[in-house]
Amino acid sequence: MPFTLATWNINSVRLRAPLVEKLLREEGPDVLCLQECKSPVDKIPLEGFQALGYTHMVARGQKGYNGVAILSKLPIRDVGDKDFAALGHARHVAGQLENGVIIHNFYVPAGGDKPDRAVNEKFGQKLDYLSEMRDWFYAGRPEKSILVGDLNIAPLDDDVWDHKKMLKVVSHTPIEVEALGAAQDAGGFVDVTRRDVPEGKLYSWWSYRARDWDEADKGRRLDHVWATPDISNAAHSSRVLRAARGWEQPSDHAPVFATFDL
DNA sequence: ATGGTAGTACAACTA
Repeated sequence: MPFTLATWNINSVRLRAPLVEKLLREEGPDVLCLQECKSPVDKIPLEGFQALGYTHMVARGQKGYNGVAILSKLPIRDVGDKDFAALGHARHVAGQLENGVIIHNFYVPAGGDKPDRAVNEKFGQKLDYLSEMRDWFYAGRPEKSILVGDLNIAPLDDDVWDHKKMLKVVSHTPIEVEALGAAQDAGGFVDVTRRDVPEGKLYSWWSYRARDWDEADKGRRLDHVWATPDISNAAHSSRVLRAARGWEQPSDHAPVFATFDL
């Protein structure tokens, strides 16, 4: 049975509950993975989601920062979380559907401004987080698994508006791209979005600070959908819902979709 | 080299 999945950094699930409901109503993914919920789990506004048929949720939260949630029309079982790099942050949770597919929902640390761990502790934490992801997936050898989320790295030249200008900007430095690639390879994950959309610029995030985000279009592809090779061929119809970046009081991220025929 | 915007929560941190 095919199911459609979306991932969206919502930047406060409480403030933007109406936008989540708009997405669920208009696009109707079977599963929606959210990041930066910025809410304790018990304060996520579930009523409106449930009324639209999303009666299942697997989530981790904390007050004010981070937070990840998987909303689902399909039954989903909580299969745990891992505190990579021991930050004590709610940045990962995993759920398993009844067809056996495991969904990992990640919010990788942004990493601060300076791409140098000697002067910027946050950058070091980001690299540590990625290397622990690599080690964990290497040890765990995931199967029938989908990994989504705000990975806070745009790995390919066409994942940023200007590759050369971005080489020293956190999210596109070679050391981050390498660390993300190592984590991806350790789990054997296929970048489903780029398998489906191999050519051309593709972004999922545009800064709030641009005067006109749409006109300037200085975006980055920070949000990803990966799958293990045993199910990656079942994926199709990947897309970014760019229009959501233009909704009223938007998140700075747009949702990324993929459909799996499983 | 700097500052531009946004959310949480009410000062200052994070992105």
